[in-house]
Amino acid sequence: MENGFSWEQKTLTNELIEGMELAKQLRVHLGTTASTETNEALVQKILTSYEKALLILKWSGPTGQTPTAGAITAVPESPISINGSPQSDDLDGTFKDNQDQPDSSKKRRTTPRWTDKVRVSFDSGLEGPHEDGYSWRKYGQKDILGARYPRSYYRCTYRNTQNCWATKQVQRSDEDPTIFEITYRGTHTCSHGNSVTQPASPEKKEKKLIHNNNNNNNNNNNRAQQQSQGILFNLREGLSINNDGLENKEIACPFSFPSTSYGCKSETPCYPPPMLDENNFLGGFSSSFGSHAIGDSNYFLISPRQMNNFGDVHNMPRSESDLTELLSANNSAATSPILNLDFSLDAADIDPNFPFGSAGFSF
DNA sequence: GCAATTTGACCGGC
DNA sequence: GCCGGTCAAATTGC
Repeated sequence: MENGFSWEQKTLTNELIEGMELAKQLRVHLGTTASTETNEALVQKILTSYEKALLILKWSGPTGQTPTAGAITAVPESPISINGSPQSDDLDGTFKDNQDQPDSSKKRRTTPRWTDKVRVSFDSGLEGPHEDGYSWRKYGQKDILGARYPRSYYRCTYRNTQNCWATKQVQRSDEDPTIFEITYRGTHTCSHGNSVTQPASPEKKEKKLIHNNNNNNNNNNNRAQQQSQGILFNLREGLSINNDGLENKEIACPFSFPSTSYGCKSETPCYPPPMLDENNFLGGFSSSFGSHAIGDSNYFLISPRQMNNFGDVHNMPRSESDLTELLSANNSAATSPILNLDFSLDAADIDPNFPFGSAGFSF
């Protein structure tokens, strides 16, 4: 993706150059009688500039991973968000426990859990929650007392092969059928997370929709890079059109995605392994970009137009959703220059492993 | 034939 | 005893 390359690189370069220029000015000012206010203003600008640069870097995701839509959206795979805290408060304090116990018993596991909310536009043709970047297999569905819609249960496809015990529950909102509450439990330990495969989608429709893409899922791992690159491209595109899309309708894409998509290890779907990668990434984005938080969940919005764009990209299975998420995240930050990075970036948010030169993110 | 989904039954927590 | 979560056989689709 040359475009992606130039875009990212240019922005990053500009920010770094600006920061340097400002630093020079500051030095000059320090040597004169410039007011402290002026100096402080310069310092602030410098910091802002570097924050933006770091954010861009962060976008590329953790080591060798490109930012997946999911990541950006905020798939809370890991209890650890960029902020170092669980994505959602839903983390019912069960964090305590040491993770998913592959205890095959039916006992309730006290694993960390958090919730995301995703709004899906029916117009877009999607009726279920979006993918979050992992590969899920549905293992049950149940009518929940007081709930209008049944709850679906998913577990990582690689549960048996890689002993990955991450699970998620998808519950359609009673109040707003277009909103899906996705509760994640446990972290992905599989090596398929973040990648690009398509997770099993909760709703049949969705399933069918992505089926074309998914069908190749197992064979699509190789497309991860391609998709990642495509994501950047789409991100840019989304940024350029987002306003117009938002004017009409909004589609929230939380998911999922978690996410993960872009960062994970090599191949396909499963969520990012131990949540860190993707989660950090996701979490960082969701919070940093000011995604709309609804209660304990992360809520993202995306324009239908963007969604449609995804639908047109047949060769980008997972990335479609990921992109959606990515874009949605962008939308929320639509007011910033680059991405409206008007927020402060904590040092903790910076991913030291940023894979600038990673395959999926080659510049 | 394989993989994923569906669905009734089972189990454990509250 | 109720309810949520999971299992596993049956079913479906590719």
